[in-house]
Amino acid sequence: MRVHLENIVLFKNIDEETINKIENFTTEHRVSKDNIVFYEGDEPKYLYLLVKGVIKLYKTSSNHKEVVLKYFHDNELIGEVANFEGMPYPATAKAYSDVEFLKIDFEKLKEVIFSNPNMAFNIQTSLIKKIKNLENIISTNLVLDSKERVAKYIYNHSEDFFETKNIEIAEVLGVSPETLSRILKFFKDKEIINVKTKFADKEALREFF
Amino acid sequence: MRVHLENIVLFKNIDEETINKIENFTTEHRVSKDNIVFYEGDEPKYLYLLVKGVIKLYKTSSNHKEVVLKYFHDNELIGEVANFEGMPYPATAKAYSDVEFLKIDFEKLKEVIFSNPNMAFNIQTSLIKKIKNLENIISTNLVLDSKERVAKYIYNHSEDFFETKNIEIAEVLGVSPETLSRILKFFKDKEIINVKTKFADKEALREFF
DNA sequence: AGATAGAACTGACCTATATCAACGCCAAGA
DNA sequence: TCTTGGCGTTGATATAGGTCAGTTCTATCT
Repeated sequence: MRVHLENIVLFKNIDEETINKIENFTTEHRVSKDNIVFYEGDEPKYLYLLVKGVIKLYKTSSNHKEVVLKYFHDNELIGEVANFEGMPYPATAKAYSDVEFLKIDFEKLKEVIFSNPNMAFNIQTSLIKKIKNLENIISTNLVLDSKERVAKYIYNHSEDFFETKNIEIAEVLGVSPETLSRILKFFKDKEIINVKTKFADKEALREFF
Repeated sequence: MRVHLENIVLFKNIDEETINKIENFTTEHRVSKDNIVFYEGDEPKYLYLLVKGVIKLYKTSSNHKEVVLKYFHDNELIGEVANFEGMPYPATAKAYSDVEFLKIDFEKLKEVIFSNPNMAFNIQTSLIKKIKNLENIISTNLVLDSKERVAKYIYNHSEDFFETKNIEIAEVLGVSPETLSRILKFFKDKEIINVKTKFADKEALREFF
């Protein structure tokens, strides 16, 4: 195994013996962009730990519209609810970039969690992080309108905003590319952002959300 | 203390000694409808455990519109993220009915969690439940439109649906009372529900979401 | 340089839902 | 019995954002 568990946040402060044990039922996978990691409805058996890349979790609604629930990034745990609850995965996971992840046999991991307080603590931390994340998604999506969401996005991603394609940003924000284009025009007109000089007036943006 | 911790899900399978210890830094509270439990921005010190009633968690957005993030029910934990992360509460909690809850000194509870695997497990279960809940909110709100949400609501609340005031249902669902009224009319016209006979055709409702 | 394709932009239109306003219904109190 | 206030209903209107279609821009390939 090339990925070393001890470098992963979830396994911080875990003794070597336990790590070795976990390695025995953990497998490493690489999947390239746009391939499916698991489907909605699949029976869970493994806990997924995203090591590198981005995984998109989405549902296909009745009218065949794809609704993105969440993008996962490094060190995030995927599928813990389905595993803990023994219910099928409620959504489909797809590689949004080339990704590297671990599949951990859940039943076996559970035993380790029970017998190792540090491991239990790490799982807890990871769950809390996830809750925070979900709460953030909810408040962003329910409280803010499109313009506010765009302002928040630029504010939080001022580093890479100008290097990211608008259609991708639109997808992440859950707005149509046309709407995003119009909103960006608004900010350009107000000289809050400038695409040529790659300037973003963070103070001014902050006012919007 | 009249509420006995051993009857509460969070303390299931916890030995008496530990429970007694926890009781030492737990206080019981009763708050009547419409009073505030804590405010957005407050520094967290206690973990709240709702014993009875409903607590509404909401944010007040920039344009003074109140956005409900979540309703808490029996046995739910409130504020664990703020406590674990040491950040101020991100939203305001208000009693939506007369409520009974416990305030548990978080720093002290943390020690107990560390030293007691069963307690760690129970916290974990509670966190998982919460994640499931949040994911459900997200998929309901992002994936379903109003009519679908109403259908789902009636389906899941067929017991008390006819006893609940429409304005309350509208608030829970995050739609205006007018919209709810029109949607209900639609279901009445299709004879999927009947307010007189308190009949709801669950099969038919299921088709809508 | 010209060709091509994907991205961005723009205007016209559509749709879901909110908002506003008016009205009727019904239960509780006078 | 009359009054009152909250709730539900209904129609008219407003609005945010999506969809569609056409155009322009830009970067890459030949």
